[in-house]
Amino acid sequence: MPELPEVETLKRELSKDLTGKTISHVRIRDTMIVSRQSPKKFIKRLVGKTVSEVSRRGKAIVISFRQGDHLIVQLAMTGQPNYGSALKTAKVVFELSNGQYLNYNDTRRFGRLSVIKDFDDSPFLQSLGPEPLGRDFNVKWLAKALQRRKSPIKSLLMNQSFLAGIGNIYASEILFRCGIHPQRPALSLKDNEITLLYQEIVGVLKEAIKFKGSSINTYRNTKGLKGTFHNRIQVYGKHLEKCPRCPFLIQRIFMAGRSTFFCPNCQPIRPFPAYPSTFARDGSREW
DNA sequence: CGGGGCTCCTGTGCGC
DNA sequence: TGCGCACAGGAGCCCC
Repeated sequence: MPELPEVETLKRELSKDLTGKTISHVRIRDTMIVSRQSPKKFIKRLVGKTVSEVSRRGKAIVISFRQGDHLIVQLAMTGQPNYGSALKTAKVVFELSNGQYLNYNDTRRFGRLSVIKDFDDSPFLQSLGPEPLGRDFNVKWLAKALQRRKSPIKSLLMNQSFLAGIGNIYASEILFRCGIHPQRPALSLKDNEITLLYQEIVGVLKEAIKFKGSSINTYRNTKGLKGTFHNRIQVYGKHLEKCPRCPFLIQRIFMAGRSTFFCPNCQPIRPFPAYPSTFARDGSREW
């Protein structure tokens, strides 16, 4: 369910809620959520620990403790951290020193909580590509990273070991804003398109964070409130609706089993040159 | 190594 | 109303 903007929103809230609090009790109602570790050891490593910092890496929340160790929260599709009173439906409940609770809800049970000593201990964290809103991510890096990549650009944007944090909604939204067809091979992108792609990756994610994420279906913040970026979404889930920029209808196709939304006119599979710079000096087109 | 397909689960919405 | 099917913001594993 949550992608980078939603997880970033949750992280900011959890940082306020949890920093300085000590875990006094842990209750695991569904051991599957902790399946990588034994529930007993999981609890033993957390009780008595004080939260020093809450951070984010890609779509994962990282809760770090003064006494050492980090709690990695992978929300997957329906994971929902909630702060306040204890919830009976929560899969895992953390009681805090101030009498409040951190609940972990997860109807589909795909999410995972794990305690690690160092980031090196987590193959998942190790596998992640750069942060799209971090210093390592820039046009030069992107241009180089797209070289020799034959895979469709949308698949690559969603590949967490390529770039960490973009999921199914934002991949479609970013490519629509760029006018790039989701099935274009990554290596076919021209310099102007790569620059635009960089700008829209950063632009869409920042804007979505500003609006506290998208609550299309089940996403809620730690207080149960919705984000509002879904009001600004242009193509995701809008197949058979009119494109916001032209008279064509938004299409849905499936790529690697995931719904993909785009405008066949604004995002042609054979890109029409968008700018004069794509014309050669003699006036002929590159394509 | 890269990338596609299948799978883990539960809930919801739709057509019949 | 009820049933069956399609589909859902993720990612691990297997396979070529």
